[in-house]
Amino acid sequence: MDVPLPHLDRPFDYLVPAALDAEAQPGVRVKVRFAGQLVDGWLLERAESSEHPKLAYLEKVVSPVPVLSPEVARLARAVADRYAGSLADVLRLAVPPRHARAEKAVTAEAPSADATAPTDAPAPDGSSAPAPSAAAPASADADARAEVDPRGWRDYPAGPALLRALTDGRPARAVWSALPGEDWADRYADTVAATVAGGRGAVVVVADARDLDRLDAALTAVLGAGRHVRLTAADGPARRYRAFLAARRGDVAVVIGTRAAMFAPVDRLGLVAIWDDGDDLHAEPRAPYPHARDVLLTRAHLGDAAALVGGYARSAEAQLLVETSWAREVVADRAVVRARTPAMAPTGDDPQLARDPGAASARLPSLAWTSARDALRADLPVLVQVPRRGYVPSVACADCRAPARCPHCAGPLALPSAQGTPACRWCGRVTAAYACPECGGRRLRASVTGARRTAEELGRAFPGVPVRTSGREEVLAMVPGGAGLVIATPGAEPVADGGYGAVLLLDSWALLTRADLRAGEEALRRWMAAAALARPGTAGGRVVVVADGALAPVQALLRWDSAWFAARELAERRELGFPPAVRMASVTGVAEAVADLLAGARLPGDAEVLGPVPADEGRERMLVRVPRSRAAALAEALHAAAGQRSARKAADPVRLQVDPLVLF
DNA sequence: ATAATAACGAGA
DNA sequence: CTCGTTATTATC
Repeated sequence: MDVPLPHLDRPFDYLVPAALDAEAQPGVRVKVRFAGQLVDGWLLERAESSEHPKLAYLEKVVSPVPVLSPEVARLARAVADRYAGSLADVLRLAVPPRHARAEKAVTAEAPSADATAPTDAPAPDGSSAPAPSAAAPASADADARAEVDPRGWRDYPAGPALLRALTDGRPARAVWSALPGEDWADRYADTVAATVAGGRGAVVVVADARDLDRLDAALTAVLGAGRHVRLTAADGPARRYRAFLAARRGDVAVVIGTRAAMFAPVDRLGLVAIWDDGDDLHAEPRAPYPHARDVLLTRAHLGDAAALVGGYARSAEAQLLVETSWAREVVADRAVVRARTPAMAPTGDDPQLARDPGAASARLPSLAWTSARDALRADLPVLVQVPRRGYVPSVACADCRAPARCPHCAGPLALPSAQGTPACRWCGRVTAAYACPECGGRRLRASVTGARRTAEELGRAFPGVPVRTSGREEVLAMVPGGAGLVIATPGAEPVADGGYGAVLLLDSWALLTRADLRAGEEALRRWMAAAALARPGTAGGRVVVVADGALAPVQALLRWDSAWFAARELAERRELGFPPAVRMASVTGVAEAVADLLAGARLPGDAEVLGPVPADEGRERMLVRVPRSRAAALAEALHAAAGQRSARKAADPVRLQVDPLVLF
């Protein structure tokens, strides 16, 4: 039943009228009369009899296409249970909204492949996939399975065995730490090809459109065109539904996409994979807020599929998989790491400005400036990573350094452009004549320098060198190999042809001083993603991080050892009692509602209730912590308590989040 | 939203 | 004790 009320989160029985008997198959969307009105629902199963005394008839079958596969139905129930949510909420995420025209087009196109048959049939759209590689076997016969060339996986001692396991259909589970300079998309394409060679399907989830384009190209090169579909909300409802249907019908065995693809129906699923699982884009912002990594791992667990969790940096969650022996780590030997890593150096934040006039105008530490200059002289591109978007995200009093706040609402002031007047980032009011309330000062200074300002300054410091920026407004995928400056915000760093001669990581304190449990892990993840684009040290590649070399995340970067950092991070979370070492749930709402829900919840005996802490808009937040062994009981108790509240129509809504990304 | 069902209180 | 009215609760 497609109603969001938690106390209605269970199946209901209906009679099937004779006229709908043929169409009323498990997995179709239906309309039923419920509490006097017509509501949407899902046909979960057909049964001979019902406990319920008086049944109503099914009103309508919306479409005969059984869009909800049994595997996804089971998965959705498990995800709802894991996140203290309702099946209906998960199904809204799992099955894209119906698009009637797209459905008509796909259904008319070609007869659907038999769902149980191997899916290595030619592409159904007439594009006659050439499928020239070893990845496309003539048959799925166990003995005839083509071995996939391990290519770059040979750099990792456990790599070739991983591919073999995939081809043999064994449910291998791997946590992969990619080498700097690694073409991760090619490696993922290899694992998909190995899975397909074994006659099974695959689902791969990446964080954003740029990563998806890269993976898409790599897969097309390995599998040929028409063997996979991309599933992402950004492609629009029609294309998305079309891709979904192609997967559901078994026309393709491989689905790649952003988190919208995590529930993609794939027959005989052999592999689930996620790249860069630490990226917060993998967390679904709609209830019940599932994380793509969790959903995929649940899928692997339920469906006996292999799982691959990869990235340049390792998340604490991935580390937990390794430490509990749920997954094996796939890492390169130290000697290989050393050979591939760019020359790395930390440098203090106090620039030796007097020595270098160029460095002074760019406000760069001397080492960063000379590294950039040397790379440009060698006709190599230079990447500069600056942590915040926009111009000058916040400003402070030039005299006493007090943060400049809006006189109307006390929001942070920002400078929209070089000659602009400061404006409030909350209410948008422009403050023409600012006076510091602390000292009366009238001058403002930038407290964090944004990408555009950095670009202007570097352009002046290196006259005649082309400067490109890549950020939110325009993300560059690729830049040419010659001398040039690229200013990018984290996550938007373009790949350089042949690799960067120098990578400068600026304003690191802005990343490290964030009041967030994950600040260190997040900083390392962003640095490694940028540093991975540099040439190896042996080929002149150099990375300069403007940060204290004694800090753990900086150490991990210098040694290219995120496994070490993740282990340390996980140990610390165990000590503090934070996820993923424990299971945490947050309850957010107005104070009375939060108290009401917790009062009615039969929490496990060893549950710890923490808080309240203030949340936005006058609401507050409580945290409930239990050992991981009690995770299911906690979710169940909270879901039941939410059910009680919704059953008695409690007015104020309460938001439940299990393992929320942001804890305070 | 609405129908059933339980709970309650007043008048017989 | 019964009837009519009102809270409560389930909703096939």
